Amino acid sequence: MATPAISRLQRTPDPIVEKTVEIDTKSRILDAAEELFMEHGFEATSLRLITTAANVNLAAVNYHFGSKEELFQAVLTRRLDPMNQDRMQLLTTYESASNGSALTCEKIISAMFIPALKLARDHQQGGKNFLRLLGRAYADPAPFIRQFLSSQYVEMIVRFRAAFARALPHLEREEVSWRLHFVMGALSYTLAGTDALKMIAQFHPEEIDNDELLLKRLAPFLAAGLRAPVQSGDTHQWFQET
Amino acid sequence: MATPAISRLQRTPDPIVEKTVEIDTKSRILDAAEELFMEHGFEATSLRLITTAANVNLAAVNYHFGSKEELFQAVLTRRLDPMNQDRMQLLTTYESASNGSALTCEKIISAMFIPALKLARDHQQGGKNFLRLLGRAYADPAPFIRQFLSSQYVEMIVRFRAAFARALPHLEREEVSWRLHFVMGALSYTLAGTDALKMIAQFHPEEIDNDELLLKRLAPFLAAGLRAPVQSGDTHQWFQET
DNA sequence: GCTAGTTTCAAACAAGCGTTTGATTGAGAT
DNA sequence: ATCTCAATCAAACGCTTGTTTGAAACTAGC
Repeated sequence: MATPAISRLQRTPDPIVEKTVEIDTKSRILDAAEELFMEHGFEATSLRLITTAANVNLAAVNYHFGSKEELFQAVLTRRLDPMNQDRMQLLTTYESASNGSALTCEKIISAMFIPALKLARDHQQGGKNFLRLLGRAYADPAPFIRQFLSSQYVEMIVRFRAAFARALPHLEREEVSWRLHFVMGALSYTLAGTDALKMIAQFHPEEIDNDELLLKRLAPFLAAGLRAPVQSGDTHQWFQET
Repeated sequence: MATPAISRLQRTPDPIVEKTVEIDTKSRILDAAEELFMEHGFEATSLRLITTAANVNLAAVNYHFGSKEELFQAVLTRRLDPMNQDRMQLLTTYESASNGSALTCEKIISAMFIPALKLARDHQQGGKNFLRLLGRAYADPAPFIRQFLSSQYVEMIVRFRAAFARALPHLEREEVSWRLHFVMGALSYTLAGTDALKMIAQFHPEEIDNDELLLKRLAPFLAAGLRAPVQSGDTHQWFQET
């Protein structure tokens, strides 16, 4: 290793302002892991790659986090937990401001998107990378990831499904569940897949990295889908052969 | 290995009907790989796992396919290529039947969904597993996967974007691209993530494995989203803080 | 029955993996 | 000055990975 053990030596000369240079080993690992997990996925990212990028000893991961899996969960928890907390609090704020009347779909979608946007705008912390990592974790088949994500989301999902059910009283409970799923699917897929999209859809480059513009296009699409009339009759109304 | 080299001995006594028992090594590898890649993803599936499940020697993969990556591409190509071919042909059939007038969104979505449904119904060939594998491949960060997928899709995307553009003349070209992306995102996410959904959304179990019912719910949602009015003005119309 | 060409086989290869170990360091309390 | 405890370090652990090798087995043409 070229530059070993410079962690504590790197601190700024002025001890009062110590946030300007990152000193904490745990945080350096989390930052490097977040970026590399996003870039290569969980399985394809080795601890040696992470610790080298973080300028940290290889054993530091197991010392501070226990295992590679626990490190991944820590990476996710660090930002996902506050984001979902924000979402629920924002929904509560909206609901108490509406004086008992049901919220509109737009309002509920806003409560889902604004905290995600806040994270995407947080460039200083690499929040944008995190949204892509999150979108990919959604599709990861590893059991511990799926289990962890569902445990992180279950509270938020219940809250928002109830809100959508009130906003769309003509829909059955099951239909609401499905449409909420479609909403989250389009959202996470969109946040995760922008670089794949460059090849597929040939977008203008100035738009592809503007998350605000992206969500602004997505929101009306989803709101209209949520308000769609239920499909009645048999499948052949939609899928008639030939 | 407990039962080695029984491939050719397994053939049915009647040499005329030789499709009842699978004899081809290459096909056995493809089938085992398809199921295991779907279950664990590309990175987490070892060649030893695949060859053991296929009752085939470890070296057979490199002999017949060259490498693990090429095997993965072969697994995808085997079903993806015919499916996209079906989609484009179906779209052509619809267009020539409409005598020059633009197709409806529902009709175009049908051209996308029917071939996928046909694959999902093909239980004899494990087509349903394949759709989940495909959905996961969409979110895989591995460069060779992304590159391969986009090359497989580019022709179909161009055709369908043009069709949607004709069906939605009031939308700008760019907006059509975005909405087509949302459609494909919701579709692949839905097809890939059903088992994760069991935990999140608490669905009734009889519905979760019915792909026909699933797409029947998804189609109206997407059609309504496609027809949504464009978002005018600034972002705060949607995302007003607090 | 011999030969040529394809396919299968057990074995080994180098490389990389996550994790563990035991010594060493450094700062704060006694 | 000594003890304590958490943190860091180089090194090694046992194991799995994808791939290669060269011999053996098989099929088909003559």
